Amino acid sequence: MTMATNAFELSTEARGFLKALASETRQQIMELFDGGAELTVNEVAERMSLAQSATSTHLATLREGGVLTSRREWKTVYYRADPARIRKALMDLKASLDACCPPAEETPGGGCG
Amino acid sequence: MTMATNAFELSTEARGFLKALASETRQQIMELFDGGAELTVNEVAERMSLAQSATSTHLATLREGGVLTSRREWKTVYYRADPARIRKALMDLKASLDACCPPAEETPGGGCG
DNA sequence: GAATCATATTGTGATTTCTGGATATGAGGA
DNA sequence: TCCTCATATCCAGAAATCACAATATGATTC
Repeated sequence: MTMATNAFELSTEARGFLKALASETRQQIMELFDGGAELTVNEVAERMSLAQSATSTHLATLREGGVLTSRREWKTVYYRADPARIRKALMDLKASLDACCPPAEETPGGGCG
Repeated sequence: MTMATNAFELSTEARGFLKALASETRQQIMELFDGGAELTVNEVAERMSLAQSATSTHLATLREGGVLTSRREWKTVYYRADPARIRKALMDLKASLDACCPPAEETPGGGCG
């Protein structure tokens, strides 16, 4: 439980999250998971016109980054978004950025953006 | 004013933001701007032990990504964090991710977590 | 115009990431 | 055991990124 210092210092989770979503290809992959859709590796590969190996790697990166989660059913792996970890990564990111650059004194609207 | 669809589709700002912060070097650079510090290119280069050209490029990427802003005073350019644009990028990101994977039905705590 | 200062831009080699083909893994079925 | 299916991993070439040196830019001063 590393306490957040007042310095801009990203958590490991936030770093993986950023790395995962920094790729344009992976951003497009995320569009496929819109609305909580659950997709297999082959389905993603087909819709993205990507090789199975590249798709598997990208999905692994997204999973490691906390954006996707997966469940195995027989030989098939189903990927879907991981809202809880996404929210955590976003909050980590926001906390780090707030340390670095507080939102202009006290905004009248409160801290909810 | 492009209305956000219900699909995961990142705004140009959010993409630049992700790209800017995805680099470990740029993450370390951001630590220097902690607490609203204002730094010149040479100061950043010196503290990061980076060449002036590399530093200039990184700062430009951070500026284009909406993380830093700059003000020119004579020949010197001062960089500092840009809280308003950072908040906007974070909100864009959160909005896109919420579209893709809503926070588990209706969380009792409300949408602010 | 020449010189100077801080920064931006241009090139080039080095490191990293991306992609597809081939192969490996793991769980069944014949 | 051999085969199939879906996915993961390994490998090599292509593409992008990074970092440095060198040069260009822009504003000022002599």
